[in-house]
Amino acid sequence: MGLVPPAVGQISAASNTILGLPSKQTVASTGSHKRTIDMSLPGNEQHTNPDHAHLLATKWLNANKLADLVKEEGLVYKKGKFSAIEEQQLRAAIENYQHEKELSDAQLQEIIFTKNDRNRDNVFWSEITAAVPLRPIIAIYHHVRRTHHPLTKQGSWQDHEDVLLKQAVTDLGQQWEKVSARVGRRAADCRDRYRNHIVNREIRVTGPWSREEEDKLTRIVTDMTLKQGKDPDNDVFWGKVSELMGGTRGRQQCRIKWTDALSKTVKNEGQKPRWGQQDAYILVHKIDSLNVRDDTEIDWKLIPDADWNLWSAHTLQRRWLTLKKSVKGYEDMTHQEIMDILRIKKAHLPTPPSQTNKKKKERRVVSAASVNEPSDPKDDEVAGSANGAADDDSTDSAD
DNA sequence: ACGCTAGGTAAGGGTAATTATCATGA
DNA sequence: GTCATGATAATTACCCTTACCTAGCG
Repeated sequence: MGLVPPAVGQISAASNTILGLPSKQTVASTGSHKRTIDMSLPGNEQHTNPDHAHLLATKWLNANKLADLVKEEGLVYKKGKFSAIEEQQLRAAIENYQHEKELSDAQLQEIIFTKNDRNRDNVFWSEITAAVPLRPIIAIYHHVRRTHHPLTKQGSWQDHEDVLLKQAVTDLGQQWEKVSARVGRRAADCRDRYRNHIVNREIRVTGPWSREEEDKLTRIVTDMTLKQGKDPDNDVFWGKVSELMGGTRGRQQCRIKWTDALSKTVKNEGQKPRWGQQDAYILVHKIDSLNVRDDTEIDWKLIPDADWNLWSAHTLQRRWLTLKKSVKGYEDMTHQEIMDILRIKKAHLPTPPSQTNKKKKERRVVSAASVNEPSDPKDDEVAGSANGAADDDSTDSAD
């Protein structure tokens, strides 16, 4: 029991298309017109239309209006996680404001958290937004309100907090601000804890997935996406998926299980792909060609491509982290310094080991999905089609 | 009197950090 | 055998955007 055929390695050829990489990052993803801005140029922010910069920093544009402006006026704005550079810009702007107006910490908190006061100092939000290029004021607003909240980042939830939360929701319903006041955690954190851990707690399953569960999840996701012409990497509603799983697995569990494991297996025609040196080589060169100043500026959605498509954006991002950590002293190095080392470290495609016929040790089965996977005669077709030309020998050599 | 917008709150959708366990090769 | 290093899997706190609503201003 528990034996699987040698894993099929990542064998898509390192063709020119793989290394002919986008040197641009998508900035606005709203609407059908994707605008890009060349991130390789230092100070690229200056390319922005000054009128647009003013608009972003002063008008509280909602999603629809932003989409309209992108479409009609070619507005460029930035979405997604704040990079380390943006955090720095924001921190500096807030400090500067506080210093200029000679505000105490308490007064600053007051400005950030006062409600419904039309006489408030609106200059604050505009000014700090202006310091972070391409971000709309509302994004800055939400970000700062979260990061400066006195109840932010309290770590793991204790049992008594869960009890308190459950009771609060029973009494008050999903009015998170009121619940927050009772529990002593931010409203959003209460909501998260509730939906991710309190709901269906009695029937929630943890630990390794059974084969049946994996099959069920695969069926649900493919029904929801592929069978309707949608993208299983992007168009999945995980709350709904969790519901369809009968609530036994939460939305986060389902999502991670799919993106990190099952989706690759589906793409690889039922075979579990294995990360290899060649993949590391491709990844390093892809990231290198982005010419970003810092890895927090990488738009991971742009890294996967059609010729190298087994790995999800999320997986690649985590792969990158592993690669980065393999560089000694990476904590004290700049992105460029790390890249310089990795470029050399991964300068060449791995050469096949001398004993190509050496049988690899069978992998011990961790996931139940791997059990009962007979050595499939269709393997030959697989090698010849989806993954380019590779035979068993080169498969082995990928490691 | 009313349309409009700032902005508060909840919902929807997503990722990062960490831990545990296993695989592999020197 | 054993040690170092990396791969895989799972968990959960934390994050970002959008939807919806309403007070209050012009």
